[in-house]
Amino acid sequence: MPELPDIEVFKRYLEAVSLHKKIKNVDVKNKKALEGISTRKLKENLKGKEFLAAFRHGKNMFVKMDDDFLLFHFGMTGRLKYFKDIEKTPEHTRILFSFTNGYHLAYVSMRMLGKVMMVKEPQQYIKQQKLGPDVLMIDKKEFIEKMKGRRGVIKSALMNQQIFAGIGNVYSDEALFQARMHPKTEVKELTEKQLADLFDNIKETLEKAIDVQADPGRMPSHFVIPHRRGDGLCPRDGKKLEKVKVNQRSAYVCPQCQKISG
DNA sequence: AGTACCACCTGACGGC
DNA sequence: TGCCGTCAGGTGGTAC
Repeated sequence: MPELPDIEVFKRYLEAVSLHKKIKNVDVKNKKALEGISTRKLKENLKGKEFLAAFRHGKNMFVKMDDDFLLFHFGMTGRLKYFKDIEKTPEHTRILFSFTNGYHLAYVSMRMLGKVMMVKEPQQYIKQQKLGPDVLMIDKKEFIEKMKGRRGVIKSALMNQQIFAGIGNVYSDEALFQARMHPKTEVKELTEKQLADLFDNIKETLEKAIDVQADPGRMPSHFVIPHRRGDGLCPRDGKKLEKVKVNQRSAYVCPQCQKISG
């Protein structure tokens, strides 16, 4: 379930449980989860080493090794799980890192839409993928600059990882709901003030989500996230949320409080 | 530059 | 019970 907040939680989890632990073995259970490196090479590369540090860029997590980085992409269904008893290996574990302390870290990915790879230089990878800056690393001014002169609808722009990276389907909906903005609003119709307000709501939404460990059920009641799969009602006015298609993805909108401006 | 459509995958759910 | 379509918090390629 990974967008920026989820990846941030994974990153903190990995830091907490598995930094500086010697890797005893790497078990690639599905080689399609690897990109650009063979199972043999990956094992060769990681055995005897340790995870030294982790950082996140958008929805990507980079883990520093000696002289390169392990890159985790979580797709739509990826996650990490640290555990001891090998019998308790989670279902859909695609890659299993085992440490000399007897514990394991599983890269779990049901739908196999994510990838694990090795990269030499994260900044070069980010550039090559044409990823924009991490959305939590930019300020209001930069946000407005990046939006200016853009065609198309706001939800698509928010989800476009090349403008800035990190926001996906659910959190774009949430930020737009908080800003009382319809996802199909044309970017060019938005005033600077509206963009500034949207930016504030994006930050607030993402930071709150990180606070609650990206657990939708723990989001405060004025957020729409717990309602989209819950009662389906707008937490502000109790109106039924509408499901509309934007960018081939489903967006949840309160027809009452999210109007198309312009 | 944006958008539409398809593909990659697996699983859950509802309708017949 | 079984089959089928649809949908799902992501991303990449192609064509317009």
